[in-house]
Formats: sequence, C-alpha cells, structure tokens
Amino acid sequence: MIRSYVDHGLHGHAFRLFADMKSLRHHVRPDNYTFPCVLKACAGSDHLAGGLQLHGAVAKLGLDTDIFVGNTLIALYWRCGPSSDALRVFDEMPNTDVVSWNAMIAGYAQNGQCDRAIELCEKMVALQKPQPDAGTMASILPAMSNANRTDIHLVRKMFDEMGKKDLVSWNAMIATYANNSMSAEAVELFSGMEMAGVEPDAVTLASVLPACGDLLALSLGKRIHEFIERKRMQPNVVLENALMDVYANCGCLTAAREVFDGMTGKDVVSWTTMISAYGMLGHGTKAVTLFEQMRKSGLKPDPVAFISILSVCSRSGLLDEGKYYFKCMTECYHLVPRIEHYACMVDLLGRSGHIDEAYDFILKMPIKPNERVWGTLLGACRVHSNMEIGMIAADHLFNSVPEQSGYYVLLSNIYARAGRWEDVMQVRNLMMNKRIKKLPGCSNVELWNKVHTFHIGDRSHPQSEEIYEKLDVLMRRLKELGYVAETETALHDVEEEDKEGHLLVHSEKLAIAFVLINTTPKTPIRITMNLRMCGDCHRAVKLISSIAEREIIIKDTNRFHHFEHGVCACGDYW
DNA sequence: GTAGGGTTAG
Repeated sequence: MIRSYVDHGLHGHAFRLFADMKSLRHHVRPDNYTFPCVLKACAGSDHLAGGLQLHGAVAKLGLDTDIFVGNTLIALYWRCGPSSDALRVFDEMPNTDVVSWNAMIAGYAQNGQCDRAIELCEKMVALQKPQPDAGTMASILPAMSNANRTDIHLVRKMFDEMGKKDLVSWNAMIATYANNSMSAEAVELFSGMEMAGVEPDAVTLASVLPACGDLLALSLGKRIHEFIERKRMQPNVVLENALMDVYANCGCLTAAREVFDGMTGKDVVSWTTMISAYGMLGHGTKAVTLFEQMRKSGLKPDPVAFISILSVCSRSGLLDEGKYYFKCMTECYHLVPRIEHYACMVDLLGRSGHIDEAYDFILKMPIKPNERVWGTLLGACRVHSNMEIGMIAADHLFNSVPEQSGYYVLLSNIYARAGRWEDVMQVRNLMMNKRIKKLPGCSNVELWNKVHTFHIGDRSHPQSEEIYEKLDVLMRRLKELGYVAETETALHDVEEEDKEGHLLVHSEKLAIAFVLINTTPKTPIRITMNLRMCGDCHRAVKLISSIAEREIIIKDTNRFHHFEHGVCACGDYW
C-alpha cells in the first residue's frame, strides 16, 4: 500500500500510512521491505530530515546491512544529502550488487562528476564483478554527453559484452551515439536493433529521430512516423516533439506543422521546435508570430526558447525584434542571459552589418566572452568583409582555441575577398607550422533507406567513376553558363590538394552527382555536411539546381541552403 | 523490493 502511494508520487500519504503502521493501534514493525519504499518517498520529496531519521531507525534495527536498504540510501543521499554520505554508505555496505554500483555511477554522472562515474564504470568492466547491465549503461549516460571516443568505446564494450541485450541497453547505446553527434552510428544501431527483433519503444524513437534529422534521413523518419501511428503511441509530448524535429531538420515545414497542430499537450519544447523550424527555413516573421502565440497561451518561454527566437531574428535580419526579445527576457521573465544569449546578440548585430556595435557589445558584456562569441563576430566580419575587427576576433580565437581550423579558414576568406593573397598564404603557413588539420569535409545523403557518406575527393564509392563522369558533364555545362571555379582564382578555403596537386572535389558535389545518377527526375536532393558550404560550391549548386531541374536542400553546420531554379533561399548571405 | 534510458537552441 505504501509503495502504491510512492509510485504515484503521493509521498504525504505514504508517510502518514507509514506512521499509522507503527502506531499503537496497528503496531506493525517495518522491515527491510518497508524501508526502501519510505526512503524512496523521502528522496522523491527532497525530505532529507525524514531520510536521516529513517536511516537511524534502520541502523537500530540492524537493517542497514540489507542490500536493498543500502541501495536506496545511496540514491537518497545523492538526491538530497551530502554526496559524501552516499559514498560512505556504499563503502560500508557488507555486500554490494550491480544496483549499488549503478546508483553510485548515476549519482556521479548526474552531479557533474563525470570522471568519477567513468572511473567506476571502467572498474566494473575490468572486474566483471558485478557484471555491468543495461542499468549501468543508462546510469552512465548523463556523463556521456560530449564524451571522448574512448569513453564511448567503454559503453560500447559493455553493450557488446552484455549477454542478453534488452530494450534499455539498446536505447542507452543509441542515446549515447545520438548525444555525441554520432548520428550515423545511432541510426545504424537502430537498424541493428530492428534486425535483432527487439521492438522499439517511445524512448528508442525519441532518441533516434533527432539523429535521422541530423542526417536528413527523411524516409526513415517517415517510416518511424508510420510506426508511431500504427502502434498508437500518441499522445506523447516528447515523442511528438522529436517527430516535429525530424521534419523540421529535413526542411519539411508543412509536415512539422501538421504534427504540431495535431498535438494535444504542447509544451515549451514543442513551441520552440516549431519556432526554430520556421527560422531555419527563413520564415522569420512567422516564427515571431508563433512566439507571441506561445506567450498568449500562458506558457513561459525558457532560456532555450529565447536562444531560438534570438537566432531566428538574426537569421532573418529582424534587428529590432531581436533587441526587443533580449530586453524582454530579463525584464518580463527575469531570466539572466547566458553566454549563448550574448552570442545570439553578437550574431544579430554583426550579421545585420553593425559590426562596430557588435564589437562594442562584446566589450561591455558582464561575462567573459568565449570562443563562440568571438567566432560569431569573425563570421559576421567575413560576411561584411570587415578586416579590422575580423583580425581582432581572429587574434582572440587563435590564442584561446589555436587548434580550431575553421577560424583560420574564415580569416583567410576575409583576406581573399580583399585580394590580399600574401595574407592568405600567411594564414595557410600558420596552419601548416602549427600542424593544424582542417576537418575533412564530408556529406551525407540518404538513398535506398541507407545513409551514404562522401568525403572530400572520395573515390571509394562503387559508383565512383559514374559520379565523376556526371560531375564532369555538369561542370562543363556550368562553364558554358559563365561559371568560373573559384578554385582557379584561389578564392577558396585553405584547401587540401591530392598527390598530383589537383584540387579535390568537395563532398557535397559528389553527393549531388550520386543522387542525380540514381534517382528519377525532379526528386529533391537532401544533403547534410559537417562544414560550412564554401562560396564556390554555393555558386555551383545554384546553377546545378537550374540545369538539373532539382530542388537541392543542403544543411551545413550553420544553416539550411534551399536551392531551386538557380537561387538559394539564404540570399547568398550566410 | 532498490538504480537507470527520450524531445528544443547555440
């Protein structure tokens, strides 16, 4: 009876019934089954004092040696006590099991002590005593966002060595990949799960959908959507939000909106997703309208919602609206702006051409500007060819993140636009001396229910020969239309060359040629890439969209480019 | 009986 109350969040009822049980009237002595329940109620209601009292009673009855009691105490102290107490309980337990270890791992992971969490995991994997289980994988998950490859490898090892892989272990592995931008791996594992005959649940799907969006794996997204409807998994806010996200990230605004309109319980995430969907595809005013509708509906925009609306405003050049929302955030909602909000403001000012004001804004920020803030300013300087401030921004970046190749590329672009070739060469030499490697460009495209990846200059694809032939034909027609490759005038990113000194073909061109030779006319082409599109490819793809009569949607790391009839929706302004 | 998995922005 007590557990029923606890399971339904009725902690007060649970406490009263517990007191009643011990009272003179009933006089039933609580045992090792009772205490975990009541302790859980304390943890759930942040009632440390009650927990401490119970801990005392437990010790008096000699029940503190019970594994279940001990495990619950660990969770209680992680949740609302000093974490040292959790550690003490764990150390003093005469016997521990996998749950005790998992509780410790989860405690560390959820309290920002990722190294400790990973350490404990490593120990488990090494000792195999206790043997890690799905719960271990789930517990370590919070420590695995932005993890090193080695740590991800550790989780994978647990997964591979697990005897029987249940739903949760699959989910945890997929989420590990998804949280570390390893979308291809997440999607691949999802197919592995299907092949293993494990039926996905809402958690699986909500984890894998953003990865689909990331890869523009639209047909998989649609297939999952059908599955959700067939299994009647709606309403489920989290799942529906993820579904909206996949459509938004594949550039399917109408489909995203349909999901949004069909939702019964929209939360802030739902609105935010839809707002940024409009923003990403250049419908700034609609996004602003929606933001106001959200406010009218009584929902309070959270810090993420403000990041979204601010970035919508800067992408659409809505300068006044952006300034208003920055003010509104603090004055109407009493939110303290975070570094991301400041970065959005720098982007808003800089991108709209107010570079001096953006620089001034940075100097007056109450918190220390980070790499993202300076990087945003540098990006704006490239768009508006502002060399003076661009150099200041680059200086900050080269000092704080000297290994980040992208910023060298941006600076060299600024020089190139100004025709300062010696400076371009100097940046290139700087990169060589510091042994800075440019991140190799790669593009993903979905075809035949599979994601195909192309790297710069890739010749490993079975259809490689046809792809290059197709590209040749295309480039010849492009030249007839007056196109001159910028590679020839060196107005190109600091670029890799192959052994024979040829400039290598950028991956997005390879991906486009690949789709062109394998699909019927008019099929839209959707590509994602791991870098910003270079200006040369951007000009080429515009022309290809008109020659080949194809809608081409390219999502780069910065934004969507939607090419149709020879123009891009970004207005050549990115 | 105890622990643990999902969505948005940059």
